[in-house]
Amino acid sequence: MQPLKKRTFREQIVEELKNSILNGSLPLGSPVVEAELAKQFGVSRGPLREALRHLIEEGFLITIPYTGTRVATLSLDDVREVFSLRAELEVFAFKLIWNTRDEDFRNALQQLHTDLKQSIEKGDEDAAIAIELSLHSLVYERCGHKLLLQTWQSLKAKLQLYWVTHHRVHGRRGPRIDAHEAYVSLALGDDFDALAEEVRAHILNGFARTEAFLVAREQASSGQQAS
Amino acid sequence: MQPLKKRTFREQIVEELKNSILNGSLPLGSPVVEAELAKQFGVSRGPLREALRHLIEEGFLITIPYTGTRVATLSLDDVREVFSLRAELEVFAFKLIWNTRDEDFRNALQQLHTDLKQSIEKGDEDAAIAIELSLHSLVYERCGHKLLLQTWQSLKAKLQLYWVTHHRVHGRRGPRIDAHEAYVSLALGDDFDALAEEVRAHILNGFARTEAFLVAREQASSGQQAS
DNA sequence: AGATGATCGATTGTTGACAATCATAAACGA
DNA sequence: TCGTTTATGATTGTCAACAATCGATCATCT
Repeated sequence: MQPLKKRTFREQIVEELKNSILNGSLPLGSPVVEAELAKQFGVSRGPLREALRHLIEEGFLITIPYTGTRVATLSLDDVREVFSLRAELEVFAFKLIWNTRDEDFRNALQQLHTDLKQSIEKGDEDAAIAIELSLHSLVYERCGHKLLLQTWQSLKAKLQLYWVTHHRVHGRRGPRIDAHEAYVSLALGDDFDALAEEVRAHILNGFARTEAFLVAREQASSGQQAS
Repeated sequence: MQPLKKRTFREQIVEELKNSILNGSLPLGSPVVEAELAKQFGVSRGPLREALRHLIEEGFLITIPYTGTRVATLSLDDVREVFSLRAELEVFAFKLIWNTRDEDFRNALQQLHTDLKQSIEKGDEDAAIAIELSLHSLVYERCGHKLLLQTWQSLKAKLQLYWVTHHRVHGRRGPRIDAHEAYVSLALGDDFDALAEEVRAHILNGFARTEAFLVAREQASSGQQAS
């Protein structure tokens, strides 16, 4: 049987706004005014404010009292922090699950890897990024540590914000087709230290590629702006 | 100069309620009704609801739509998760700061250690617990990783809830006077691996002592209840 | 008696209006 | 012309009343 849960306005608004930010229809840094949104959703400002508060505490919005609210923007340093913390958490998740990896876990991991490669081959970047997130989420979901999973989900939201910021906007591409070969095979193997090394390398490399890309971009554009 | 920030009702209420929960004047699991609290604070339900939402998302309160809100309670498994995740984060914080530990950091650490031992000698349990938290917070504050600090602060709140739950209520005592000797001396030394080992042992031992204490209690009381 | 349906009080969810504050820019004086 | 002061519009903060929902109690029927 289903839980049959009622959904309050606030919850629906939170979900809608999160989607709008993540798919780009609410551009990063753009102002968000309560009265305007309330009218669009057809509700009063009360529930809408509570939804905004939720997103503010989750880091999606920033607000200045009596002045205004905007969609958050992530600096390169912010993104660096997300990646570095994520590397530690993911190694910890594998440490937790290491001795209880069952067939179900292995199959799910390989299935996601297959799906990921198919999406990349088809050229569907958005699907590839979504599946890559699912693949990395698997270990958090299966490791049996609720608090760790919750922490990861908070980080994941920031990661998605990062993709909207730097990939979609600046034209960066999704993952390479062979990017997860070592990750998956080591995650299925028996050498934990090797996996830990690979997880850290994989995640920090993902950031390094972006950083190099962005720094190069910035130098090019600053050269133009100097004229 | 100070930031001179205005404080909105919501922020003040959040702080007040958090204190009330942490110092025990709002017992764990006790009901919290909006209208009642609003009257006590002399504000309307609007700002009060937003404050409650804040505490709900932070894990201090749990709510059921249209039904009621209560102060949260932590299960032993919840506490175990807090401690285990904390161990990983604290090792990571030391890894970050390891090569940039300066005199200021070392002095602050030793000062807090001295204060901690004095409080324990004086028998001031509450002060000792507060200082112990400050001591462990130091590395997060100095490691230069804002997101890690933020994550730690969220965990710290749950730790404080844990102390209210299991120490104050069940009569457990604060830290031993020599509990941090190895921790501090290794944090000032040059052997990172030894420190990492000690941090994990120190934190997990803190939980193990509590777990043994509680399990023993439970067995005793269940023996009585069975009559 | 047991199960089923209606009633009632309590609590949260929602609303629209009002107040406080801020940023901008226009008006003013030296 | 420059700096200061004073309006003004926009936006968030706050309020009190109303609606929706839930849990328990009581009545009713078989």
